[in-house]
Amino acid sequence: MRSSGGTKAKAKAKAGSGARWRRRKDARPSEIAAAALECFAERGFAACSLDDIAARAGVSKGTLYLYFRNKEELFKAVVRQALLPRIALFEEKAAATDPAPRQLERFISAWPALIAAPHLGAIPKLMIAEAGNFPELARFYLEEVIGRARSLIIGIIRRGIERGELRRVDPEAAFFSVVAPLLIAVLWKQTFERQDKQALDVEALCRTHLAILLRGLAQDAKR
Amino acid sequence: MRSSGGTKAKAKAKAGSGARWRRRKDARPSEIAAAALECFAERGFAACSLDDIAARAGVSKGTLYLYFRNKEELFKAVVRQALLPRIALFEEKAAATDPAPRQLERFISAWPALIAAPHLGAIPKLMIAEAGNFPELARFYLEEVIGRARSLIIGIIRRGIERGELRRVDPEAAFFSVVAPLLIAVLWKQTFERQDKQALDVEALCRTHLAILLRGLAQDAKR
Amino acid sequence: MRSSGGTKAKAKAKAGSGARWRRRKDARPSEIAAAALECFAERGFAACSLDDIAARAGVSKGTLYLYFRNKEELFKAVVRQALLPRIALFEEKAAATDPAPRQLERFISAWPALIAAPHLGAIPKLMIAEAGNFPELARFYLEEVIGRARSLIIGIIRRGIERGELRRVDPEAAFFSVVAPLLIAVLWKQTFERQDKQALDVEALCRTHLAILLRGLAQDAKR
Amino acid sequence: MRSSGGTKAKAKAKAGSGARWRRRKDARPSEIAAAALECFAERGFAACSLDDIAARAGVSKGTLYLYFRNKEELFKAVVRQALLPRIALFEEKAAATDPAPRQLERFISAWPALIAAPHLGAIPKLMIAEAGNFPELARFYLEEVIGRARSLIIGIIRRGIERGELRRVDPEAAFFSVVAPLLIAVLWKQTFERQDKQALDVEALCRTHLAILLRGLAQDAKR
DNA sequence: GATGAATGAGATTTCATTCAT
DNA sequence: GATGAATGAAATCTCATTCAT
Repeated sequence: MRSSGGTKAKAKAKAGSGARWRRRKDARPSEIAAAALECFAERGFAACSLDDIAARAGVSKGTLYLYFRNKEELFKAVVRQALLPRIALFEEKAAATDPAPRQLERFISAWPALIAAPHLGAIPKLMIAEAGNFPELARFYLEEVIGRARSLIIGIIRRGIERGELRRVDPEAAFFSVVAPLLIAVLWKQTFERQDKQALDVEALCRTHLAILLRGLAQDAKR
Repeated sequence: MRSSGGTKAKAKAKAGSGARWRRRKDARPSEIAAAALECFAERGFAACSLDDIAARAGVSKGTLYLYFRNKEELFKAVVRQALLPRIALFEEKAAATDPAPRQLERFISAWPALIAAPHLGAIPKLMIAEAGNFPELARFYLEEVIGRARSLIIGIIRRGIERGELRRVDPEAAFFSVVAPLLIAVLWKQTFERQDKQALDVEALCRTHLAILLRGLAQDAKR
Repeated sequence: MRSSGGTKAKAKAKAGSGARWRRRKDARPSEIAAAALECFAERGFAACSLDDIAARAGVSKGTLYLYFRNKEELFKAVVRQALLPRIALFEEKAAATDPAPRQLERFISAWPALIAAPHLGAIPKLMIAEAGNFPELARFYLEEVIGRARSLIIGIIRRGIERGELRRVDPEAAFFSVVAPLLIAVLWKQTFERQDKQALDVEALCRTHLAILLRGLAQDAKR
Repeated sequence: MRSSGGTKAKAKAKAGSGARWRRRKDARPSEIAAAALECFAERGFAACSLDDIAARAGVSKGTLYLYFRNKEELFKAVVRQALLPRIALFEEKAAATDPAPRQLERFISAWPALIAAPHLGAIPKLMIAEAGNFPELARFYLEEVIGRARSLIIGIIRRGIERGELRRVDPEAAFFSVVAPLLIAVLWKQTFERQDKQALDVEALCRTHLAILLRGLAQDAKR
């Protein structure tokens, strides 16, 4: 978030000499952010000290402040950075012209792989824990992440109903039926697997979820 | 700002009859627990100071230590006390001999009323946020709450399949399909309604969830 | 500044038992303020650490925060408290009906005793050093201290001129001629005596100042 | 915010002729000193960070250390450099053979112009604020600046008395009567004008001061 | 010579916990 | 039992100083 434009320009200019150091410098913010996300995910915002984060990132405490104004800004930056690259992905798939059931299947089947990305899985948990303390961030998440997912899913359902592919349900409410098991899967992994190794079979969960969902939404066989 | 109002009220109570004071005294632990739960739910364990809790409970900070060994014990006690009375309720309904769809319907329809209870709704959120920091508590929750709910639901599904009331699905995985939308509803209320007043229509959600679920689990129509 | 009203009421109520402790508590803020003023006077606001102040006041660092919200508030409170009791004194002498030269004499002669008071002498130095960093405090000092002194002195001079006791001068500008040597005396003591023991004979300074001033302001001998 | 403007300007200079750069390089220390003096004057020694100074001087923080061993040395150098050129001026006027009143008049009349020099005005304020933390510097100031001024003024007064131009007063004490209003004028400008725009009419102040002083010191009209 | 990223010591501030009353 | 003043350990944050480039 800080000084990115200027330094890049200079890096190009100097090119040869200080390349390694420069690359290091450019990498610092994301190294720190990664360490911080890990730490926040494990212990929560408040319980995670800057000492921990600094140590995990392999820098001194003071260095954190070169890149983030304070702990809260670090947290917000970390969450935003974890989300931003993914937000775009949502949209591009939205316009698909496949039948609704096929689209839902694609969406749900992709989940196990998506969840495996370590950075992303922690976000919902952090949002649930800290929404009250970071209202601004909560609003961002609500609009940019949940809002988009919601539009996407509701669009699929609504078009499915119009085309007669799905039976008539309240699309708003059905959104929760579609995503809830997926979210619970992420939360479960972050909450209970961390310590007790209560492994959850996400594949099976998604398979069963999809089966029940598609049947549940299916148009009554020719009647 | 420093809890003046509360203490004055107490001073008055003290002056009154011994009986009222006695009742008050016996109530102290649960009053404190209630205040603590409220506070923890709003801000999380670490961000919630004992000053806040004491002020909210209308007692002095020192008094907290008469009833709870330290902040962690207070947290654990608070969570346990919120859960214990509910745990028994689960079991008694488990033996029901109703058909599986009817049992699921009863379970899901009861949800809106259940999560209106202010104390209970905060627990899942707190568990998600703090499981990592309170492994012992997480284990308790996993076994005594989730475990029981799981046995109950899985039992219903399994018997439903055996009796031919439900079609054949993986009961373990179906458990998530049953409870996920319900949990997400609680979490949503705790996470986003607090500030943005993004009111969620839990009734509609449950109705739609039930409709989809029962269809999704239904045995193929007479074949 | 904090919680004074409530505690006093209670102190009366409890009266007997906790007298010593209570007296201690009531005394704390001024003990701390005294230590802080000493420390600030010696080293300046920024160079004086809360560790120093706490040690000098014989309390722990945390205790400072029971009575003052932060270091800046402590500073402001310390300056204000050192000034407030003195401000009233100014006014009462203002209405005097003595001849102007006599009034000036009384004012200037009182100075050596006034600046012997250790608490008061440090204030002008601190104001000069920190006015830029504490604009609000500077305004308070300007209005409540300098402003009053100014009105007083200008009033004396103006009336003196009207009555023909003093010759005609610009009262605004003459104010500085009256007070400047007195202020410089205080500043000198705070600035150079502290270390080099360059003792300044304030009595002689005031005597000479008065002699020159009264002659300088005297009406031309009957002409 | 981070001194981008300054560095760009320099980059351009670097590209130009060697001569200009050279001149720039030689000027560095005094540019830095000027920036530092400004900054110290505004906020005081401790409250003024090297970041501020570097930014104001248009150099990087590291560069400061090429010219000054550390912050304290920078401060001392800055004060000394502001004073040194002026010290010589004092002496040369000391030997004047004018009558004492005329010499005092010249001295005091020169003050408004002297004060206007921005660099010089800050020194007394800084000395008052920091004498306790820089005893060595205080001694230097006491001897080289105040001491010289004192010798000068006392010499004038003493010779004035001897020649019968002034009446008999304690020259040591009279020194304060001469300089105090002038010093207070500087201090006032540095302390209160900075923010509240409480403009002080230094000309009027000096005029009135001179009038009172000369009358106050004047030999009794032939009696 | 000049830079500015990095450091770590030290500052302020918070808060769970204790204990005299 | 109840209080709340006091503590001190630990947290966040700042900044003078260093040093690889």
